[in-house]
Amino acid sequence: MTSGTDGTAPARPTSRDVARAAGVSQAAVSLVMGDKWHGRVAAATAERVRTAARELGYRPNLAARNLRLGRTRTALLVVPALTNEFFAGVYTGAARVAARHDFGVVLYPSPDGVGQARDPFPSASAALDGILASSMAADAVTALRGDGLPLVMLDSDPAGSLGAATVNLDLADGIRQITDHLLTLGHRHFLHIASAVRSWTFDVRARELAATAARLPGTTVRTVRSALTVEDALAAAQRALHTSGETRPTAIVCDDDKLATGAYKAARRMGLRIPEHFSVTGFDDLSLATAVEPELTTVRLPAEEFGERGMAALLAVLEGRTPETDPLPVELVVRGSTAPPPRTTP
Amino acid sequence: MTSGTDGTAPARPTSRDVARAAGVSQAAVSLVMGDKWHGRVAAATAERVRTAARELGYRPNLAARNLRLGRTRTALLVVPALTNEFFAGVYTGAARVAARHDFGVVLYPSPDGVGQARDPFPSASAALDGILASSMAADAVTALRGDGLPLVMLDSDPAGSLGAATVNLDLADGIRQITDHLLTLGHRHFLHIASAVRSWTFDVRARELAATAARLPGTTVRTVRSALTVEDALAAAQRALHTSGETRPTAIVCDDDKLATGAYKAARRMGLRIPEHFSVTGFDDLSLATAVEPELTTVRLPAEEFGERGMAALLAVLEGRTPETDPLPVELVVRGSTAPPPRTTP
DNA sequence: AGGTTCAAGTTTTACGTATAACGTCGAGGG
DNA sequence: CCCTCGACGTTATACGTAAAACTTGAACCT
Repeated sequence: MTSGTDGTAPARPTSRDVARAAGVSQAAVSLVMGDKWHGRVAAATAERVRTAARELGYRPNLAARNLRLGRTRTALLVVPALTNEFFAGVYTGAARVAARHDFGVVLYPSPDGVGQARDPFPSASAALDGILASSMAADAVTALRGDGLPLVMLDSDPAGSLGAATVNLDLADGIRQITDHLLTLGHRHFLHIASAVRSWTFDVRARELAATAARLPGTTVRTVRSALTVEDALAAAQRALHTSGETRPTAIVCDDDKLATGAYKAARRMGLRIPEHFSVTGFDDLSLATAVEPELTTVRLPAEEFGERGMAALLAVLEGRTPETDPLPVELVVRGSTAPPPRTTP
Repeated sequence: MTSGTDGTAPARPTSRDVARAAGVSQAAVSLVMGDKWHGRVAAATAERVRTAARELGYRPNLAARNLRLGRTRTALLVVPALTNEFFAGVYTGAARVAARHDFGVVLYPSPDGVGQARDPFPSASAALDGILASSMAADAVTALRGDGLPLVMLDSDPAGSLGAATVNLDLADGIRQITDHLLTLGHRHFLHIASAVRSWTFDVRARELAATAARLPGTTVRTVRSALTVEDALAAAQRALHTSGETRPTAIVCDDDKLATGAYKAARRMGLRIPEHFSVTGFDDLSLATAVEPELTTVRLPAEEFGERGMAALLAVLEGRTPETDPLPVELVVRGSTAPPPRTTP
């Protein structure tokens, strides 16, 4: 009705248009729409305003509100790569909590992969209230802090995050559970297929594997590094398994499920069977883990809950509260890829 | 240096602060920062402004700019579920093109799954210039149009998108390639594990499978519907395969790779081997496809390129240009899960 | 009657930017 | 010598909202 036949675009209505339609001032509209009208505007008037707003299809202009309030209710989530199910889960959880508080989440998938983000963040294209950064290297954190925005780190070295709040999974416990499981089955010689990229999240795994295994005398851990692709893991595993001798590994501990898939393929090419000849373990519990045969023994990371906790922590920081930061428990999921080691041929 | 020891927050500098520092007016700063100063400001002055901006760490206030310009350089991407690698790829491609044009992308992962999005979009928390919507039901499209925002549909019925530009993959050709491949191998009786959710993207598959198979007399297609989970696909496949008789299927055509994984498991439980007893095909070419044994014959969807094309189309619409809309070619990837059918026991 | 209080609004201002419209000064032309 | 014109800026304004400060009129108290 308003912008009749003048040919121009139907021009989004503003609070002033609503005010005109309801016969009140713009301020009254703002009060009503913001639910701050109790005791300031008569109930009947408020209703008139709401009706007018509905009829005009009024939607507040976010840019104007953001400018006025000096905040945007938008957080940036920095993740290494969204095509990794784990991070997709983190996003999902974070976005869920954010939505509950009327926050939006914009993503920054660091093109350089895990732990490598450092180039300019797209704060350019989004005004932000805070940053949630996942699995990042310490120097990248410093760059982030430069923005002066509230920052919460996910899955990062608490010591290296320079005072930023940190929310973590209990990865160390996960590796401990895996290693204990394998030790209990009787394994003593481990091959660790580790990520070639160094970062806290992977260093923790290596450290804890070594420490846990060392609790029993006579154990050995051989480490080989691989890029986080199936092909590279395959090659790395093949190389490592071709050696033999007294300490030939019987269990392959992989830094994530994708690497474990590479180990499966390597074993198959060498004519070896899992778990009869080798036990294999993963980390993350992606959908891969139940797709392969035998299904993979792995550690389930509660990705969505992790994202939820991270966003909750960021919101807490934004409100001046102290975030909860004790690590989230993880769970060993025993499937068909682990079994007692073969008896050594005498 | 600016806000010395007054105890208050270090307050982000504005263009006015820069102006003061450089001894010019705020307007001059705006001209210089916007690269519109040629012929209006002396080169030396411009340099002085830039230096001042750098020293103060000036970053333009996006909210103010958005308000002034009436646009936000932000697009909304609606996807069914981000934990699906395909959509993660679409996002990645879309975000890449967007970034190239200084656009941001905010996500709306529809909680209801493929084709079901319809609840209020979080335009609430983000001011948007346009919407890119993927794999949505027609009624949801109508709801979207209600916002009055420029809209580009991905992977949707061109007829049902009510005039919105549509960018598609050539899914029909993909199914044609699969079916031809199986027919050539000698298969005549198909089991189609179809998505229980009805939407254009899946209906196309069913239609084209039927049409292609029908070109040869004596072919049969049995269809069973399943939710898009491995477990459900497993159950559906088991049910369907227990029947036998003259037209017992020898090839299982699945609507996506995840369903195919279910078929693998069903076969394994029934003591049947792939591809000796059954050929199985998927759709999407997710990482699952090469993780399973045997590796899966499937159709590769260029997810990232699809996202790129979609965002490019949206940008074209925003600039008043006509977007490119011919379907993106897809490619059959033949792996170990397909082989000639077993000879019928006489 | 005079004062106080309260409901129910309104008027005004500020947020930071981009840009249209306006000045000013010196050089060059007629 | 006046006038125009280009170079180099500046001043003023608008975008739409939220909220502080102000106004008005009636009810109530003493």
